[in-house]
Amino acid sequence: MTIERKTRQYEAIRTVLTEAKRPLLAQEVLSLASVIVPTMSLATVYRNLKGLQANNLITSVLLPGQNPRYEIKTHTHHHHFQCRYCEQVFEVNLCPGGFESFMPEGFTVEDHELILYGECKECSAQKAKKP
Amino acid sequence: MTIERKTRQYEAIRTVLTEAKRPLLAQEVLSLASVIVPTMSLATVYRNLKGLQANNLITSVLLPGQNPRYEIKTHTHHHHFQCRYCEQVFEVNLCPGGFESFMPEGFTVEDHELILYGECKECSAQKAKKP
DNA sequence: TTAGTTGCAAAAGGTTTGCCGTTTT
DNA sequence: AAAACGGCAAACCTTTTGCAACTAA
Repeated sequence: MTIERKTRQYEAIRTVLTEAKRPLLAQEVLSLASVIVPTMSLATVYRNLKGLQANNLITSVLLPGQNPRYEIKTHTHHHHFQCRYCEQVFEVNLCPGGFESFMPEGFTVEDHELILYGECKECSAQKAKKP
Repeated sequence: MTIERKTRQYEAIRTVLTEAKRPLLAQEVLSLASVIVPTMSLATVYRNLKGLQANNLITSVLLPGQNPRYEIKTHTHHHHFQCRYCEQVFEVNLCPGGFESFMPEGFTVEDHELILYGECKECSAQKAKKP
């Protein structure tokens, strides 16, 4: 399941994920990588996404009820913000922490996921223009 | 899409959700409701879940990368905790809040989702017995 | 009676897999 | 040349839908 060879498809997918400033859907990866390698198929995208994940180069960003997105793995613990209007997902580098105290006796908190929803800067600016 | 008639299937599904102390998967609803109405089909479960949601009687609990669960709608803002071992989901009635300050200028936070993961009381107790 | 609901089976939408020809090493 | 990889189409899994039969009101 790990990737052993650097094919044109692999490089294209890696490049696309590296240059995107945000987590991408498999379909978005296909669209963008197809510009570089026009014969690229969705199956190849999925296989490489899995391989890149096995190689620890990317992580999947899972938002409740939505299809998985993928981003180049970063060192730091972070969360995500999704704009309700353009649906794009952004990184958030702050974390409240201290959730252990939320649970009753006997429960142990080992990890957490926080997702913020709202309006991004761009969509807010656009709305200001045409109200 | 709203529900107009109280069929045996509808009552069974509502009962099952009301008596469950935790959010249920569609499959779990089917299994439990089948005890009451043995001919129940999955399609009926999904249709009633949609109807109950349209009628504002239940809400879906969406955990990243997992199939939707459903719970009777409660008045209060709350979050969820999932046990990594038994995979059951529990309600958490605390919320840190104050996430507005997390985002840069121009972004507005309108809502959020917090999911805790760890070990539940039962699984912890079981492990203690046979270490 | 009759419109809403059910069950079944087929369809949809996203992801995975088998097969075999192609490419990397 | 060998092993890995890519493309295609079929398979999968969960959820949705079309349709004829059923049932609550």
